[in-house]
Amino acid sequence: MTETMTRYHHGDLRAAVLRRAEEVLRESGTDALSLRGIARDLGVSHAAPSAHFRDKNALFDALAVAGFRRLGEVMDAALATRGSLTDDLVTFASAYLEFATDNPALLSVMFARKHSETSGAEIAEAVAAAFAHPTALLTEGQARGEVVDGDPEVIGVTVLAAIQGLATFVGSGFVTPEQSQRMLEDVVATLMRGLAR
Amino acid sequence: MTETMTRYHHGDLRAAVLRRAEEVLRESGTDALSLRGIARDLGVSHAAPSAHFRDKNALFDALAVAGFRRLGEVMDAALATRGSLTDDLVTFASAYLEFATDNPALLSVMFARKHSETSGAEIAEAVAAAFAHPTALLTEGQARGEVVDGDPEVIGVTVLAAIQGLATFVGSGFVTPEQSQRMLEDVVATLMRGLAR
DNA sequence: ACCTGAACACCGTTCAAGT
DNA sequence: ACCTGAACACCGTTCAAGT
Repeated sequence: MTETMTRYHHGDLRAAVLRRAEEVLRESGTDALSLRGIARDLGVSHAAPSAHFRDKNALFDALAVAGFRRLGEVMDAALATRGSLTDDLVTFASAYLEFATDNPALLSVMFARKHSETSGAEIAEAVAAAFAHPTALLTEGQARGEVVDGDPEVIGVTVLAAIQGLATFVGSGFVTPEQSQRMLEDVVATLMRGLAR
Repeated sequence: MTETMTRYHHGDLRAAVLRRAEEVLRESGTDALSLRGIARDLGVSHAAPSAHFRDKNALFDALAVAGFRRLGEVMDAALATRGSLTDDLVTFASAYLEFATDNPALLSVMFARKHSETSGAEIAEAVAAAFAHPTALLTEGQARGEVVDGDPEVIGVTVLAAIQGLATFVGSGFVTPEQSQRMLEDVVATLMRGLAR
């Protein structure tokens, strides 16, 4: 009976489901993600994942949290070395867009509007952590007198929104990945300089 | 046999499917949208819609085109009367965010990354039309000497990206609709003035 | 051309039962 | 606590057949 060997006692099924779900998301997109398919891939019964994720939305919530944590790590790594403010903003934007290009399905799961009450707080925390580093750029810029005064949260949301919007345009195909590097520099330049003459 | 009366010959099933799909999207979200459910609601067989939409993605593509056309109409109506450039940008942003708040599921369908080759061109056209009016604000601002020189497309993408990003934040619940009016004004102010001191 | 009805291969979710 | 296996009510898609 070699069949039953690996069936029971998977070790950490929850982590295995999450890992496999991220793979499917990256390789085949959201539509291809099914609990039954993941269970099949992992060699457990189709109902096994429900012991760890109440329903499919709970899995999506967990993927969102994991996504923001990974995004935070990417940000920290990208902004480990600093240059001028403009350079740092371009670095931030590049890292964000690269993440968005590499994980388009995950990004849309992260920003899906259906997170449950319970996981909402956990996600909010992960979001704050992911954006802490880029937001700090502006606070430090203000301290050096390079950035206009004002609530850094207010200024930060503009920068984050512009980059997130650009990521959406790239993700939806209205902007090609080839154009994106150019556009990202233009967007940062426009943000720095302002619209008013 | 009163049952068979309205079954055949629906008139314009394609338009009816689109209309009902938009309703379901607004009332119950993307997950609740099924071809079979729509067919049921319209009193036709479950396979009838396939005569008008090759598959579910084709329906999503058609919804995206319809969505951008409606967004364009909203833009035109909102920007029919003009004020200062800042006021006009706030008006544009408000109209966009209101559309996003009223149709969150539709907006994510519009920016979903899976439009087919064939409908891609049609969607791109609808996107261009939807954003023509707001982009014109900047061109006219340049003509009046109120906006910095440079390719209006480049400046436009920054503005559009910032508003789209804010719409994503509102849609995902990271920003509440109550905060959004305040934030939108802050974002426009930051865009106008720039980050550099 | 437009639609029906049956068929196929999937889903998510629930739940008694096993270890 | 963790997992299985059967069951239920759905899906999307295809396809011969009808009008």
